Amino acid sequence: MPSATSKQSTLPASWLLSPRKEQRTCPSPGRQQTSLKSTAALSTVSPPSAVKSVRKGPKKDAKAPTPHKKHTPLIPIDPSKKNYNKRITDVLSELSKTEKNIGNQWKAQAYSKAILSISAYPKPLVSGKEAQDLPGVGGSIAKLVQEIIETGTSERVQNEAKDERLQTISMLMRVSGIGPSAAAKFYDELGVRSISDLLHRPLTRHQKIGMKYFNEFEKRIPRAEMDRWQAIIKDVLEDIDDRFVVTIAGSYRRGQDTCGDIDVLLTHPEFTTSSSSDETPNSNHSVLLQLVISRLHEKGYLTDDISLGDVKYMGVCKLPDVPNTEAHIHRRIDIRLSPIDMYWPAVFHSTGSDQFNRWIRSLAAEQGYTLSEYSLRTKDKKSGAVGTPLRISSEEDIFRLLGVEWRAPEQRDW
DNA sequence: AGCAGCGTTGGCAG
DNA sequence: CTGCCAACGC
DNA sequence: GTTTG
Ligand SMILES: O=c1ccn([C@H]2C[C@H](O)[C@@H](COP(=O)(O)OP(=O)(O)OP(=O)(O)O)O2)c(=O)[nH]1
Ligand SMILES: [Mg+2]
Repeated sequence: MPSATSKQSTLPASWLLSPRKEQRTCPSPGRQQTSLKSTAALSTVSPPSAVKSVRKGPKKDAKAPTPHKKHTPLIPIDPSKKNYNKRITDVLSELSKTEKNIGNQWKAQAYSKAILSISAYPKPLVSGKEAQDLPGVGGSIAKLVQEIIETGTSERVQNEAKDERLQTISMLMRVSGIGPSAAAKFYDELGVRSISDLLHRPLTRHQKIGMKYFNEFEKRIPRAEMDRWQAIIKDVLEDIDDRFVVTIAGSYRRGQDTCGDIDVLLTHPEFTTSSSSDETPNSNHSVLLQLVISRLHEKGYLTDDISLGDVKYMGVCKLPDVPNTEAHIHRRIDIRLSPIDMYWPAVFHSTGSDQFNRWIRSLAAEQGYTLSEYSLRTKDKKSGAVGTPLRISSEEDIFRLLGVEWRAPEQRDW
């Protein structure tokens, strides 16, 4: 059902390809509040039919003799297994969170890494020493593990729980758009002591939205609702051009029962890395993504825009209200536009998890490659010089080139 | 010393 | 305004 | 905080 909205010129889908380089996106600066691109009414296109549906992971057959190397630190874990050391990892999670709140990125990650391998350990740990054999667990964490085994907790964690400043900062960081730096500044320089104090402070657009939906954003999205969004988005986009390929990635693609947000990957058969050059797109993106976003707005699905660039949109959506029914919850939605020839690296990236991505990217680096959502390329460890992108025609290609056995998305749920 | 790699926003310097 | 960079997020 | 070179 074609929308009955503004009709104008009817562009053939192929204009998508029209190699237009330059053309800086020009968010007029004079703006005050309304800054994101406004809805430039572009119009519909109605080519063939036959909607492409979501691509699924490829079969994983021909594993072929691969250049197997030894796996890095972390050896892939089976997320479906039981955690025999939850008591321990729960405490370590607190420490990781604290470090993150303080802005100690690396310490926070170090704890997370240790948590990963301790969670995968096949039996209850009985000593810190035993723990230290695990990848990512060094002297400090081993000592903590010992303390946790003996006392059930850690003195440090207990003390941090009593630290008002830390607790407040931790609370403030639950607002989307407030990170360690802003949280500390709010507390130390602006006297903010509660979420409600923020209402009287200058906030960025993102932070305002984070405040507005503070409670709603903390609610998980049931898989059934994710299924609805998948159908809705496909439907809306089909209206623009039925050759759009929509993939809901992230935790949804990894099979999770509930998700934190909706990660949409969008591509189109005719949308390739246009013109020539680079492995980082830029040309026709802009118009296309904006068209998609404005259409979703018109249909009433989007309620707020956090950010909108040429390739990535971050915003808020909500299912249509139904009379005499509880209102639906506002959800965070991310939409990424990818040229078709970069689709596989893009799904791979968007499927995650983030820890899995970090792991496999580290592995790639060790082997003299660099992996991003755009490509897998060789990269000289010394000079940093990168090669031309390798041909990637499936997710399996990425695994194979890195000498890693294929893992279905469900097995990447670290 | 490195820790994955990248997009968008917003502040600041010039 | 452009260019750069920190912050924040995916 | 931990691992690597
Ligand atoms: O630091 C990050 C964060 C995310 N991603 C990728 C992997 C991730 O799966 C995807 C979507 O991010 P999101 O934050 O939505 O994570 P998720 O895996 O979908 O989990 P959640 O259910 O919390 O949304 O983007 C990264 O590569 N690095
Ligand atoms: Mg997600």
